[in-house]
Amino acid sequence: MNPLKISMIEDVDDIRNSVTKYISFHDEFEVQEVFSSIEDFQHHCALHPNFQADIILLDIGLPGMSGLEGISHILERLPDVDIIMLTTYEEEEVILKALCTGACSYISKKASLKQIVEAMRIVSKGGSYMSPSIAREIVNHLLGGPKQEQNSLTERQNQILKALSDGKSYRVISEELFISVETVRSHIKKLYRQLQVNNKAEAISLYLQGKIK
Amino acid sequence: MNPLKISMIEDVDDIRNSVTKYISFHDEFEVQEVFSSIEDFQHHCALHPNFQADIILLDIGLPGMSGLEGISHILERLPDVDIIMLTTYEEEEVILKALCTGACSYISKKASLKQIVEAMRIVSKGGSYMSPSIAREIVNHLLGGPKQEQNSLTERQNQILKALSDGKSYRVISEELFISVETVRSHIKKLYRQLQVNNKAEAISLYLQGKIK
DNA sequence: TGATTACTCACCCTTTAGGGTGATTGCATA
DNA sequence: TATGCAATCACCCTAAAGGGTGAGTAATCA
Repeated sequence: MNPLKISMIEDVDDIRNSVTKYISFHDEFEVQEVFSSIEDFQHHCALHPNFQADIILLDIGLPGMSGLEGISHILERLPDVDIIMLTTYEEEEVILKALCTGACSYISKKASLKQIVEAMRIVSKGGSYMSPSIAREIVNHLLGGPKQEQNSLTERQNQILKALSDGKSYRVISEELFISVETVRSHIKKLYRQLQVNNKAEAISLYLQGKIK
Repeated sequence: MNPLKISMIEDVDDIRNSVTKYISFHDEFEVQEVFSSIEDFQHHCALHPNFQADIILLDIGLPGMSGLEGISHILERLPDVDIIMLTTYEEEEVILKALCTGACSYISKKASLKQIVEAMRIVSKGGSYMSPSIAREIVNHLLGGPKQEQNSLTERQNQILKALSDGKSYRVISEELFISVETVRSHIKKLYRQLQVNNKAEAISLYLQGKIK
């Protein structure tokens, strides 16, 4: 099997050197090009249309365009490349932005060289490497964030709100719950007041964004 | 430091025995109680109001109430417990459901005992253990999922759908866009057909779940 | 050039939604 | 025991939503 082609975009010399040197000890990888900025990378791509890479190690704090902004530009040129973000920040917002934009792994620079190589192995097999603390940030995000206080509704109100989200009419809901349409309306009026909204659309938005219960 | 209190909810004897035995070799952990179902766990909690646990290993495929459903019940009793899901499935939907409901890690039963212990260590330090393949699933989810073909709407239709999601009426939308209410209606009728829905609620659900664009 | 499509608007109609007020029952709890 | 509250239902009203049909303009594309 051919060695995987690795490129790196990182402006700090020390990190560049130590990482590339360490990677070069592994036969399964081959460090190809090292760039000091996204612009540098773009310039190289313009000059070498056939340039390919399997994995790109991308620093998030670059001079000029940031690594975060760079992700989409890289994927434009190399749609199939796996991007591993290297970063000193572990802030939820930045991490999620990177992952949503197309990076597939996210490693702290505090990680050992061994961990970086481990991440490359995982990524090349179609996985995603995430350090535990970063994984936890993501779980927190999936939970909708720990801070926002949740509006809480009664069982019945929740039942009805769920049905509304499914696009059911008051009449249908009343039939499903074996109660009168008027009762359904009554519940809905109350829950609108509690959620401080005035119509279905807003209530559904809150519900689907997990801001309720 | 006191050993961490571990409980397990798992119906298969073999797995129960091998996991608890392996954990017992580690002084930092102390296997407390082992349950064979959520109902079993609830029953125990009812009898022992002071029951505590730091980490719960939870099988997803349980008789009676599933592990997935069980998460919220467990968190009701033990709001601060860390839940590690044990599973044979690696389907995106199930995984995300579990993580969104409050599980903080998700391990395949194919994982080694060593990995399970490693996960417990990470979780106890406030991290989240995720196997690479599961981490990738989550990244895919954050990306909006690669497989689901996106319903694509025109600029105008998107604009209007966004406004609908915000709870704006046809009249308000027409004023904001400087067009007639009839035109707004016309766009909405078309986009309902394209999305194969019949009302606002369903359209908004699709929109907010990112199944559009 | 002729077809397609997005965007615009109009008029017909019925159903649904939403706000207000008020009443009854039953349960829980102060 | 009284007070509160969830849940049930009723009647008043207006506004909004939704379905059908048809039609004109401008841009794009084969």
